[in-house]
Amino acid sequence: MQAEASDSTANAQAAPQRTSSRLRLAVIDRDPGFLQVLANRLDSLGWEHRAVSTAVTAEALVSMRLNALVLDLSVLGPGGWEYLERVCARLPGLAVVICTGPSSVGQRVRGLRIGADAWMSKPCHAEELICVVEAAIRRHRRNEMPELEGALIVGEITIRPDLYQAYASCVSLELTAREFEILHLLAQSDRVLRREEIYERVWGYAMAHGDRSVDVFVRKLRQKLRQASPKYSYIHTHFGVGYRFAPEIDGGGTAVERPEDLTPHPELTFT
Amino acid sequence: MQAEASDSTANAQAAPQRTSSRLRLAVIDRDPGFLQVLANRLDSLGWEHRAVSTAVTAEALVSMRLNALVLDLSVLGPGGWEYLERVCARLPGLAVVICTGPSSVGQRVRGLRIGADAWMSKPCHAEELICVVEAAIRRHRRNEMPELEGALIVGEITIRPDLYQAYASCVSLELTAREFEILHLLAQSDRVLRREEIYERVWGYAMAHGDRSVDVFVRKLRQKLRQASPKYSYIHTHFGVGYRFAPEIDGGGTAVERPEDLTPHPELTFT
DNA sequence: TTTGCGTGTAAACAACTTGTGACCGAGACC
DNA sequence: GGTCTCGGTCACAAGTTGTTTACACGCAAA
Repeated sequence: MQAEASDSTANAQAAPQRTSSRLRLAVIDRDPGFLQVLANRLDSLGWEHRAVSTAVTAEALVSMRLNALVLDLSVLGPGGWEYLERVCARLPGLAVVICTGPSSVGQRVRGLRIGADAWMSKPCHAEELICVVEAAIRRHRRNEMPELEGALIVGEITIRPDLYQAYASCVSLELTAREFEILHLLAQSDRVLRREEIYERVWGYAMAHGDRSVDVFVRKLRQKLRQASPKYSYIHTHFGVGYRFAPEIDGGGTAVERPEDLTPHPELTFT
Repeated sequence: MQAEASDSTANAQAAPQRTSSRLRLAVIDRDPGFLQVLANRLDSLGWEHRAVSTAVTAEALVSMRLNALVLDLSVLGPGGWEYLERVCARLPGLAVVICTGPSSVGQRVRGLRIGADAWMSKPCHAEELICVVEAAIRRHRRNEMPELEGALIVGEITIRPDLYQAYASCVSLELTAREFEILHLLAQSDRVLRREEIYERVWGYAMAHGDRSVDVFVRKLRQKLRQASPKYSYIHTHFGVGYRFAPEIDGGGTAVERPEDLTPHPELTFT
């Protein structure tokens, strides 16, 4: 069973270019054993997760920017159905999985009708629960993912994934598809990226030894960035390592402009 | 859908695809009792359904224009996993629910990872199975009732979903059904749509590699749009990516797109 | 400083993507 | 049965992009 899990990544994300951010999950439950096992499994999968022991407002769930919610109805008491209804109505893009103790067909039907995506009965295997959550997320993503991709503002540049294009004060940089993908990737990460890493994430397969494609594209990007936004330098070379993206004012030190303030940082809102 | 209350962006995602509002379900199973009970329940709900006793090709499923598929793996024998994989790959928009006899956690994990949306164990209550299918369909469902959708005015063109036709100053463009569906889809979204995305939304299943149908229809659309509204150009090619709809005055700048459109949309920024 | 290697730059070429017209078969309609 | 419309495929042309190659420049270690 564990072996079967390995090849699952292939179909989980069909497009290798898509920068897959970590999945974010919240669990409303009080069973320490259940939470412990689940947490271990989620950690090893690299998910961001958080357990809460009581109902939190729908607004709070919104601010957590979740992909999925696992919910034990028994911790909510009699108001559980109304709570579920509110959450499903307020967050139609959220994958909601109910994982609770023994239940009747009528209860399960009610939960699913209200808007839950799946119902699992405890005790259950953590691996199976995660698969069910993944299936629910997969379904939601197909419809809602494209719109959730937000614009990125770095220095004077606005990156618009929905238009596959970047702009400097409303003027298009006229990036080609590949140029855009590389810029987008670089701009999303503030650390140094090795060429092999860039190549693999943009092209989708391993870089051949000696391939200079990344260098050439970086040159083209720099040229277009310089022309559109001459005051800044954006892509910095780390000799012998790779490239790092950061808007910096030419001649000066690091950028004065709020680089972190405007850049979305999900981590900050999650914890 | 309970998402009705949300803003217009939800509607923008919806694509005109099926004229029929009845849900279409196929069941691959051989258990007469199970099929009988399920059929009764589906009939009273007004679903179109069909039972088949053996695996049918993915192409045959495509031609059935299904919303959902219920599948007993035991009737497929050892090739069941591969079959499931093929079907899920070919019909990414299809809700697939596996309803089969006793199984191991490993089997359920494998099925869900491959792409099934849910797994139910027999024996099960027909009502619950239907709820699970509904939950799986819920987000896949692409279209609202055509009658409820209002007319869309873009540039000089008026798109009337209720008449399945587009007009330029009260003169019909004489669009065919396919042409209209593609135009409608494009006009509802202001971002770049990849060919695969267009195909999947309009045709209802995955686009084969190298298929040029979308290009050809875009050409026919452009021709009719040009003839009816020569001052504008509507469908723009993003090389290596796909197409984007936006009415622009030929030779001039954008007609509808205002400068603030290039600054991040409110819903696209994370504050 | 010299040397070796990694990087910047530019142009040429190869590969790919898209536009376009013609064509064909299936199904609707008469 | 014949005709027409429509959806879809094919092949070729035109245009754009990605990759390769070659050489110059700059960094770091000896």
